[in-house]
Amino acid sequence: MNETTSTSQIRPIHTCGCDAYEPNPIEVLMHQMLHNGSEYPIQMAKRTFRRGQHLYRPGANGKHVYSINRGTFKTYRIGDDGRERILGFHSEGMLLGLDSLAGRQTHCGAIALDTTVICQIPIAAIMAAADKSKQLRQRLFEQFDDEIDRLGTRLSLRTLPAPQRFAHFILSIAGNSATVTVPMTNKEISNYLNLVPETVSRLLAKFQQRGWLTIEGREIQILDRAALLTQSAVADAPRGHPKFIGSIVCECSPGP
Amino acid sequence: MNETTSTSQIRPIHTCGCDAYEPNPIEVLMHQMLHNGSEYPIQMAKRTFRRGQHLYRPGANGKHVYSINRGTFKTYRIGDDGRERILGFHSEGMLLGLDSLAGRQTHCGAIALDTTVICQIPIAAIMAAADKSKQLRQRLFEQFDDEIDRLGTRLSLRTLPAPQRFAHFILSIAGNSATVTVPMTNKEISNYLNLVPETVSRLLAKFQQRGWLTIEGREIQILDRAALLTQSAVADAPRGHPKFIGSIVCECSPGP
DNA sequence: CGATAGCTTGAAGTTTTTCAAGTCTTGTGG
DNA sequence: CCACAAGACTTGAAAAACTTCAAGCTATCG
Repeated sequence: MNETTSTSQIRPIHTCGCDAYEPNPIEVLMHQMLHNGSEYPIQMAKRTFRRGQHLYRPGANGKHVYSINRGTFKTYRIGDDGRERILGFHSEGMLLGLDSLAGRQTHCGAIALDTTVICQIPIAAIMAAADKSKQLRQRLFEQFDDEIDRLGTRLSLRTLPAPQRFAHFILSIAGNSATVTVPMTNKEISNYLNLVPETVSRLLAKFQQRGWLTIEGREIQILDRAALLTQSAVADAPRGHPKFIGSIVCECSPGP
Repeated sequence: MNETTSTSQIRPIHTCGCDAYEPNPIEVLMHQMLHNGSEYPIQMAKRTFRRGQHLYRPGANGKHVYSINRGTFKTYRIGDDGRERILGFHSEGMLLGLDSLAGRQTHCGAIALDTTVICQIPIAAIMAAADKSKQLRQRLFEQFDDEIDRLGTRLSLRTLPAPQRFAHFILSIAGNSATVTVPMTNKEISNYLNLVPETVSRLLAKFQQRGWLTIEGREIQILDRAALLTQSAVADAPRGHPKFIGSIVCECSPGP
């Protein structure tokens, strides 16, 4: 293990030298409880990882939840065939390791994609704090809810054709900024989108050809967000009212 | 609304006329708290639904969590194109509506696929009980964990070829029994598996031809579970050690 | 018992993958 | 600091996996 454990104790948020980040609500709450003279010995360490290092492995009995302060992680599982399946990418402000909260083995692992900084919160401390704080319990449920929503969204997107999925992906990692540094390889992107690296390469070329974006190394510059948005949504016309399948029809709209 | 609200008050588990079912831990816990003289006015109603009826709709502000006592539901979202995307099938012993627990709108809806009975637990009561019971909190986290695990599994399965996904599906709905009644239509199955109904039909025909199963109406009889299991797993040989992508390699095994 | 939706099956068409062969990058050791 | 090796990326051609289209059959529900 050659990751860095930089600090180990109470410290105000935003003390790290890096840019301000949107801190995760749970991290904030834990910090607050710390300062409000909680009797629990909360040890929130900040740790740094470099590309390729594991934050945790599948099957681990996680003792911490991690709030990402900087950088990007991927979470993955190992399929029956022994190959990695990427479940998601996670960056600043997101929580990792929530699935250890119930005290069971994690089903997935997490690996840093670039240089990352996390705030490590002991599960014991969270649970102890949750015994006291209704607000914390509420936040935890919200975090779980968010996670389930993310997975559900990804599942419901799986059916779109490749160009749509890819355009959607570009926009999602770009957020509102015009340029993004993409920390994942084509292989990782393709795994995530259920494609093959060649297809990702071709799509990137196509989008560039059409003047929707430009690529320089790992930097993508969005030139035509509207076009990408259109591409990401286009399927076929939502003709008529919501379609329910299996003879189960939305009863919202009686015929004219 | 022509669903039936049959009973409305405290009653022991397993009172319904139907077969015994594996009750969900949360339901059991809530029942226990009821009998232990909880001061909360818990109103756990049992309700019956018929095929096509909504348990709840996407965007609803759910006020209950539902424990399925009998029958099967599908959960779904409406995609950007207005079409239904099935997220999962849920039967006896599973909890529905967990995503309302954080007090936000649900992203998905739930529809009965056959005649179903649910036990309806008010969220307010759950939250009040959770304030008191550490055990209940633990169980809730476990339920969330289960849900995340299910979704993650589904995501990591998405990459398999059609016959594999389908064989896996058959086995998963059959459980240990040799015969299953499949409450969903081919259209629903195909939506769930990200296929087209024709493909499902063809695969069913193929499996039957090979003597792996027989079909009579909505009944499937498993004849060769081993063959299905093989079919569900076959991809290509897990040659070598776990493969990590993007130059990120498992450092578990140093060379010989 | 007629109609509506579901199911089946064949043939053609598309999308995406596979295979192959280069080129480009990046990290490492000399 | 350069050279080399390993992996990443690109691009074309061929193939495979599914889907689409079409048409007939079958169940189910009023």
